[in-house]
Amino acid sequence: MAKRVEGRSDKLLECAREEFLEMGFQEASLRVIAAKADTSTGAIYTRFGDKDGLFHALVDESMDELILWIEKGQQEFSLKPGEEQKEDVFSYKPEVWEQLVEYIYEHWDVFRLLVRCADINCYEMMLNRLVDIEVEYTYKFLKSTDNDALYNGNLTPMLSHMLSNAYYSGLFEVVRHEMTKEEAFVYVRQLRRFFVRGWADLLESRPE
Amino acid sequence: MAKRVEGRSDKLLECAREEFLEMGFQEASLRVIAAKADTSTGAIYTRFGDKDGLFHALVDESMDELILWIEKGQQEFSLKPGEEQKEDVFSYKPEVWEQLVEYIYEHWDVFRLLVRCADINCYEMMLNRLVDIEVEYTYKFLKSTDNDALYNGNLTPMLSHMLSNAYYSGLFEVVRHEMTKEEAFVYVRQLRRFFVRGWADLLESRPE
Amino acid sequence: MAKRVEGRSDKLLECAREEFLEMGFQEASLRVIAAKADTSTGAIYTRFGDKDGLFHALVDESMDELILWIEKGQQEFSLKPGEEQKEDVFSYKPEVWEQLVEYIYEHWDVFRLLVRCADINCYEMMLNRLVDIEVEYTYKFLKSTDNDALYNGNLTPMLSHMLSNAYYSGLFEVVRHEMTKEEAFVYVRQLRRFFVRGWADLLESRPE
Amino acid sequence: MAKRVEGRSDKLLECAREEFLEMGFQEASLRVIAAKADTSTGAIYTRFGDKDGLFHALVDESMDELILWIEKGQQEFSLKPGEEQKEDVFSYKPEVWEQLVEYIYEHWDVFRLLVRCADINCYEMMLNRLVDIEVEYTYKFLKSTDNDALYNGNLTPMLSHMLSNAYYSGLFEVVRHEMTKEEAFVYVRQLRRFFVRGWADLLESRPE
DNA sequence: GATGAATGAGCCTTCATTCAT
DNA sequence: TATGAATGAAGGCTCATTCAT
Repeated sequence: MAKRVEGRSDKLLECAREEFLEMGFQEASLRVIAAKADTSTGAIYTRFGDKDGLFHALVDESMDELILWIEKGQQEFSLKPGEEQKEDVFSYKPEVWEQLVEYIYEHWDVFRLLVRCADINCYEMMLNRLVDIEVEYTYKFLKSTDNDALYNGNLTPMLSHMLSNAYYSGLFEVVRHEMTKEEAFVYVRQLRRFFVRGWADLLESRPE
Repeated sequence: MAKRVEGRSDKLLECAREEFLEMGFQEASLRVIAAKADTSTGAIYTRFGDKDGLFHALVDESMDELILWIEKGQQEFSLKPGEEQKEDVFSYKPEVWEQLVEYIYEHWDVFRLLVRCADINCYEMMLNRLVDIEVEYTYKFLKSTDNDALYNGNLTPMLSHMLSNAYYSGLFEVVRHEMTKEEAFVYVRQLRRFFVRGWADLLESRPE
Repeated sequence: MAKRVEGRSDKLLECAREEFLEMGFQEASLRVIAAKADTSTGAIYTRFGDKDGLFHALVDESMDELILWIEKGQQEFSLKPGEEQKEDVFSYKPEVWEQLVEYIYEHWDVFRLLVRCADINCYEMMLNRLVDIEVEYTYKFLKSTDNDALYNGNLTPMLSHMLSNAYYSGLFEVVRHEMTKEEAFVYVRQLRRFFVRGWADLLESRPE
Repeated sequence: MAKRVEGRSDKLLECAREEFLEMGFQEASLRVIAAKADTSTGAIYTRFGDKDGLFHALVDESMDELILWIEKGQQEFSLKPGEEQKEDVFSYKPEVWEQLVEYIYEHWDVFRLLVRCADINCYEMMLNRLVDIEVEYTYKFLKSTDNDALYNGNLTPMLSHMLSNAYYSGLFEVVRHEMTKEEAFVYVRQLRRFFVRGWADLLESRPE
């Protein structure tokens, strides 16, 4: 529904972003947004359909791009030989994590909107998209590496889901706590290490 | 652990609980609550101050009790000799975790309110109380066991905070996903194992 | 839902009446009504539930009274011997018609509201209440007087309904055209005569 | 009678008809109409002026044609000798009534629009056009037949107007109740008989 | 302490209509 | 002539909170 006005920055979107960031989705007022943007509430409806549409116009593009990028990365990773996959995962190669953090800071407002200011359903939907991909490729990884964690009970789908969720939730703490980029890099390196070791242990140990 | 469920005797609180559970904090209507309880909106204000006060009346007692119980446990734990502490932590003794899960299911409505139906600030406040205690006693544990993770950079306050947060967030998935108690026990055992190993690795390894 | 404030005239109802009379139900604005009455739109909802409730508060009491009066009259009439009924009907006794007209002029605003300013469903509902009674007692009259019009096909339920409808519609022309009371009396006498003769012919003739 | 149904060739009119029929005049939305017709709201304004204009475009042609047909019939009738007029009227010749009903069913949508979906003023305007003709030719009929009902008080202009109104209102019950054509013929025959006898009595009797 | 009517700002949304393109 | 985004007023209605009773 959103009609991107290509080059010029759209005042209405700008003001909506500000209002949503300041007030959160529910408390944000379309009247205030329209007034700030020197336009009418009606214009919001012509351009974005409704309040939800306006919010998504601020957020969807970046999220879709992120999802695509993640899927592409996972896709490529999953085509490597199993041994190489293992090595990559457990050697703490920081590239992917760091690129993700970079992406977040390049789209800071978008992530602030999603993490702190979105309708709860909207946030959870986006989180679930990420988690689903993560879970899907976790399974592919297990298969590629002949890991039987799913069969010996070390890993259940629920735990798999929960750990992926915890991973992204942990990552988004960066946004929730408004860390500086420097803080974020330190924090995420630690977070990664914690998770990698947790996973390593989970996948390599005998069942309890 | 006492099992007194606060407000059980009070129709107004009962109806408020129902409405908050069904509608969430923001969408819940004081008029509807008062009507359901055969009383007036004014009564809510004389007795609970405002909407927030009403919500807290449903939730605070159980949370305070939980906090107290957790603090007492941590207190007692911290008085043990360092060696014993280490052993307890890393031997996966399930008692505390399981008692926590029991507590959640005994106060199911309270946790549903907090995790799914609260104003976001209220949830985060409660989470922070738990996290702060966890962090505080983590530091005491490090001291008791002469661990230098804080000084060698393996653990930063931020990571410490984040991991405690992830622990409780992970725990509350049980509520968020409305698991059965049986599902919860399986899930939490896996979660515990993941975290314990993560911590062990973090605290015992050399810095990266 | 309407809470009659017994003795004193209610400013809100007064202003609502004015607005509905001037603008009609659909075009009337609750905001304007509240403003005229020096009160808030919310007050309308506390007292009358919604726009419909406000309208009905202006109209229902008088209509219920009228319905009761009509039913009582029909009831009494139906208990007379058949011969007497026939004579009454066909002798043009004007009392009932005239009392009805008097009633309309005593509740002029109510009828103006219903006939000219009501939501169409509301008007039709009221009309149907009147028509249903009329039809019901028409059938009783036929039975009392051993008239077989319903069986010989001179009168169908549809025609019966339509004629009763036409009768009341004709009567309400008095309101629609804002006749003076004097005009109304002349007009209604003629109308009555037309209908009485039509009915007489219908009921007494052979089927076509 | 020509059977051209105006606007049939035009998608915009087609969609407008649908929307007006479904929603009624007031509730119909020009935006919806334009969207359904794959055109713009602006197009409605360039072609039909405004919402009213659009409605009239659906309705006027058929109504004008009907009016013309009625006037022509009345005109021809009024040129007959008085005696013949009398005979025609009171012998229940069904031709005219039946042709009218046929016309209604040939232009069903137009009449549904006017009777059930029009702005009230629009319906009344159309009704008044019919009534005025009827009244005008009633007077001519009285003159042609040397009837003194207007002078002896049996018939006033108001009653004349009202009876014509009741006639058409009664006729349009056919549309209001969405009768089948078969039902309509039965009903209208009865209606006609009722009115003819009423008129006969009115015009031939002594004043009361 | 309880009541519940009143408050009045605020909500999202829809509308017929206009006008620059 | 057609477009369709913009207008801007208005819509009914709900809300947490207050306060005279």
